[in-house]
Amino acid sequence: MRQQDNTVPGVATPTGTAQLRARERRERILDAALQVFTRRGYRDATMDDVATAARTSKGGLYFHFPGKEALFLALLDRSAELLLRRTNEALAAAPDPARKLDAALDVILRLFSEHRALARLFLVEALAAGPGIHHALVEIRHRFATLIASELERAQRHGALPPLNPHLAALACFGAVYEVVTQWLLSGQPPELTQAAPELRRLLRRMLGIPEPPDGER
Amino acid sequence: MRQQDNTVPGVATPTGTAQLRARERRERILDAALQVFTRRGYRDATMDDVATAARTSKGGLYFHFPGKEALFLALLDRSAELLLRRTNEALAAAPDPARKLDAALDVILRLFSEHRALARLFLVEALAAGPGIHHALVEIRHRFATLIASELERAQRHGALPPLNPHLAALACFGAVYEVVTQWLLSGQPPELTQAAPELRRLLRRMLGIPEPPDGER
Amino acid sequence: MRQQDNTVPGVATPTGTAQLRARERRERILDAALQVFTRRGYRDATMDDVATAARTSKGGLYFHFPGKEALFLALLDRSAELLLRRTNEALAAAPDPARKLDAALDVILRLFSEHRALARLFLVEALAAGPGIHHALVEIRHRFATLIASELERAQRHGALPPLNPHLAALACFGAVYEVVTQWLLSGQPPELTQAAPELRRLLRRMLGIPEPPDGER
Amino acid sequence: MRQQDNTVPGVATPTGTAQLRARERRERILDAALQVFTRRGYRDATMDDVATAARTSKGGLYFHFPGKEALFLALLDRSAELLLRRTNEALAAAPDPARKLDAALDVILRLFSEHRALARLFLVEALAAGPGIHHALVEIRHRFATLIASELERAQRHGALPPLNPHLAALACFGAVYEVVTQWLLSGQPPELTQAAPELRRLLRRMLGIPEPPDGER
DNA sequence: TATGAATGAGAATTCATTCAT
DNA sequence: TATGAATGAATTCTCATTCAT
Repeated sequence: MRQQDNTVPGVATPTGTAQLRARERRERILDAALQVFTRRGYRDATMDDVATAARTSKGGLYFHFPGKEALFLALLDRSAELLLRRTNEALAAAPDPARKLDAALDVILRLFSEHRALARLFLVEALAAGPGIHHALVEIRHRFATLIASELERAQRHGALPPLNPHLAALACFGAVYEVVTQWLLSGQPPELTQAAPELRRLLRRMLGIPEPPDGER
Repeated sequence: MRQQDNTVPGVATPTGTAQLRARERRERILDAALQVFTRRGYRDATMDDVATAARTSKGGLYFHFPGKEALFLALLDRSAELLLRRTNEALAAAPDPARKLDAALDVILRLFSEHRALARLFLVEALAAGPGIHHALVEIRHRFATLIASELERAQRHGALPPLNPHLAALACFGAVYEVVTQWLLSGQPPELTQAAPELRRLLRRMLGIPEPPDGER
Repeated sequence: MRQQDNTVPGVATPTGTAQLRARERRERILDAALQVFTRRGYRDATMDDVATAARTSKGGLYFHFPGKEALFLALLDRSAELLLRRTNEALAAAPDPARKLDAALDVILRLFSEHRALARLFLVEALAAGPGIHHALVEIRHRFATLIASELERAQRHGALPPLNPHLAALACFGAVYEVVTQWLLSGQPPELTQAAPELRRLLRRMLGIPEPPDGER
Repeated sequence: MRQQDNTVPGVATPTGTAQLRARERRERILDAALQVFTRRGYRDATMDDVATAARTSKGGLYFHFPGKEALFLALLDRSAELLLRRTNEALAAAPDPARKLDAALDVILRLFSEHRALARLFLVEALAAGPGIHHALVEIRHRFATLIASELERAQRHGALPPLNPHLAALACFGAVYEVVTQWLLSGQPPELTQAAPELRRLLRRMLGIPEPPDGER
């Protein structure tokens, strides 16, 4: 029987430790999958590779995930959750639009820089994984764009921004960022992704009509 | 025996008709490959599909191209050539930075809009085709970025632009465009890609520090 | 994932039955391969043929053996082991050089006569299997020659033989035998391979300088 | 129309030079085939390889030979003719059985030593070329064995040899030789094939019952 | 006669998925 | 739950052979 989220509220689960262990293994599989998918590429990664990397068997994989695509999807979802949460936190903590942009850019570049695999997952392998994944990718990118767009709208209402289409501006924003990251992934330029941050920040500020900070700041 | 491009200049080829037909067939294969790769995706496109679409045999495919990856590569190269040439022409015909930007954006969006397959080839399938292709993709994007960057540099020398890193700005520019195109490809939004042109133009102008045209223009 | 021989000595294998069945299947595949390779010839034998003959699937074949050549190699090894063991036993049981020669010749001719496939495997298909196999074939023939040569050396030390190069004499010995077997394989002459035994024995005895037995014997 | 030996006696061939050139090309193809078949092995040699080596086209090959097997067959025949002629000449020139044996052994070893490809053709590739060739190989070996056997018979009639089955003895003779040559081909031992000649001669003499020459000779 | 583009039947091999234990 | 042996459909690629020019 496949594992489903069939915990019935009010019914004590008799095998608490077993469930815990199952969740641990699930996580271990996802960790392994991230490494394998990004190292070998979705196409060339085999379920065997993932099983070996997760120190389990092929059967074990199929107990936790119904198939290769579903495994990739779960991985994509988990990673998107992380990305969105971090970005959200950064945005919430910053006081004004200029700092929000700085903070979000910082979080994204730092996360991708430190977890190259994550970057590759979103910017390369999600496209490589074929039509079955594209739908999910669209949704994730949409959630991300909406997050940015809502911040832009708020800033607009406060008169801090010139008139612009928030959704398209959001797309353009992380399009610019993604391209820089993609180049870094594929060609290794610049050697340190974060080197691109200052100039990128300046470009995005200008694009969004956020005034440059006075000389004293930063 | 594989076909080699051993035409010696100045020596009349005794089998002119045969060579002509071979070249035609080669083009037909590339045309078919574009359709098949973008419809089915690189991964799911089979050499059989391509052969059928090109109204030739599998063996014929392998006579002209040594393998699936090489076929994709040839297709990518041919398409990049077209893209670069069109962009170049547009840039050369426009008199000043503002119009150059407009013209280039116009050409790209129109080309991708009219040849959705071309867009898909560059923005999706080239990533799906695996590591073997990525190297070529990097080179093509580099040529493109260099083209834009050199225009930005020239404009800078003429004092028409604020100080900025031309190469990074170029990346950011077509990153913004690519993202809009990618969303359109994957989600169908907006229904007509060219609808995004005016707003996108405004964003890029601001990013590059090109002043808005007076109301009368456009 | 390919099957590895990772049985750890002293650790009870939890899946004893499964492993047993796997080993049985492996043997069944080798048996089938012997028949198919010798009936059809290495070149014309397809993995499909072998799979069908072994009542398994192509995938099953590839689980147990990494490829066609490796399958042939495994078969060659298993068969060589049998041949060497039988010859060894025959040599050990015979008391003196003359009887050792008789016994070895007897074993070889009888084995090949009864298992025509085995003969074909060594004398024909191993050459047909291509350069990748030749190395293994050389080693097997070397082991065989060494076995014979060591007996010749021992006999020499006992003064039972004239001076001769043991290794070359061994080669010549089973060269003579192999040629007779090869003719039998390819042309069907003589109808019964063992018919050639008496004359062949006489020739080899003379070549090695072993005196003819008195009339009463045999 | 395929080329046949349709020269009608008494009818002057109008295209004498053309025929001459055709024969030359045929020979060039056979020379190339010998190299290619023995270097790559029958299985891995492609018609393209042969065509390239013969500085002609695939179509050219098929004009002169109806197929791959036929080409190999023609090559085998031509080479066998050479081998038989040389052996015959050597046998005819030698005055007595002992010298005939020496001379034949000498010719064979020298020819194979100098034309390794020839050796490989007969001892390896002819077996590797599959069932279609085996029939021809049997015939060639039979002709060879018959040649030797007739010499043995003659010597027997002259009382120079002990009673033995001439045909089987012939087989054993060149079986012994072939084995030494095969080892040399496959393993490179001994470095110089002719090094094995003296010992081999001694073994064969003993096998055939030809007395050792007095000390002064050789 | 020669050429080389084209054909197409097959071959080996891969791998996601299943399932008995 | 876990394992890993087994499946078989699908895919890439090869190459002897043909034939229009």
